[in-house]
Amino acid sequence: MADVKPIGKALFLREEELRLGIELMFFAYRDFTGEADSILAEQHMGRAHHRAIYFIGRNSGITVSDLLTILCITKQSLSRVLSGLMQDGYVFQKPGATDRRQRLLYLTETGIGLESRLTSLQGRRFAAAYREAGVDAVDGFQRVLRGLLDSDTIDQIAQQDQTRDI
Amino acid sequence: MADVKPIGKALFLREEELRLGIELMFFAYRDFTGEADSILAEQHMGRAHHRAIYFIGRNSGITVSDLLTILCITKQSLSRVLSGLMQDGYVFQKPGATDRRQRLLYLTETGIGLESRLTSLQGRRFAAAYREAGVDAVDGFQRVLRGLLDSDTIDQIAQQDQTRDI
DNA sequence: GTTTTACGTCAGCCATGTTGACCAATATAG
DNA sequence: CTATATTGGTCAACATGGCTGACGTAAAAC
Repeated sequence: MADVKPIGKALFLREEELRLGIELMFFAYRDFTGEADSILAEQHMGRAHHRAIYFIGRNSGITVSDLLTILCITKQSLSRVLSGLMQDGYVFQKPGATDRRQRLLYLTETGIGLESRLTSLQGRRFAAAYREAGVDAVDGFQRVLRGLLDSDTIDQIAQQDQTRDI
Repeated sequence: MADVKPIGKALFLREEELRLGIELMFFAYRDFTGEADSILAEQHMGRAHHRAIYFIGRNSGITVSDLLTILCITKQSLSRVLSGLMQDGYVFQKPGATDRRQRLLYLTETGIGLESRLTSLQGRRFAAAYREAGVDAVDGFQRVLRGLLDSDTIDQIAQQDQTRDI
């Protein structure tokens, strides 16, 4: 922070606290994803495959363009990953009922199996962290993370939740 | 979670809560890093440069091997980034006083400037999130993130803090 | 004096992001 | 019905940032 010098103790703590947040995000994200990465590597997959599998599992029958909106990557990047997943039997597609241009994406049994394995692994890590930290901490954790989001992302998550509730 | 079926309400909420955590981590990390990425792109740098600059700034005079330990990448990957940063005048090195094989890394004025810009940007995002969420939430946030860390990482952070306090 | 340590470097591979251009099928508005 | 917009795929080319393996060099440590 260029404008915050460590003169008063309050200010010093403020900068330290912000840096701690930045660093915790870096380390926690790395460790949190690293565990799944090793399973994925066995299947000759990367994090991009994981993200696709996760969000297809979470939003069964999602269209390609909705998945693109969630992932914020180009359709060329996604296409490469998706064709791999379909070829290897983790994902299949059905044409949309009302709009037949759409290819609705679903996990196969194999895909569901892999998704479960990965999510259960990451879920266990979260469950342990939640247990250690306590219920109130979990609430705070979620509130701060929501505060870090771009407003577009907030809208997107809200919309996604709505879709799932139907 | 393969073993947690949405039969009882408590179990259902548990799985939803874990998935919410997983998703919030993904979205928050993406949005949190994305802002800095655009500044870095202007300077023809990537996230790898950012990480190096951040941790050199944070641990002025750090050795290459200690930086490697923090970043968990190979020396070849780091070397590519570091030589770029030195060539472009963001980082310089001094031989270690006691062990002259070591190359202690420091930010130049330019490097300090860029680090400030980036950290201040990310710090503002955190400050806003902290303000919205409240003091108790911040504590919970940090506790949960710590709980997500690998034990090696915890040791590492502790050691790093100690070094800085000297 | 030999071995270990702390670097550097070259060569090449892979995953995953990017842009730009172009094509096909279908939906929708005029 | 026709024109346009939307959904999605595809090819080519490129950058970044991981990786491995191999090899070199200077200095510390035994």
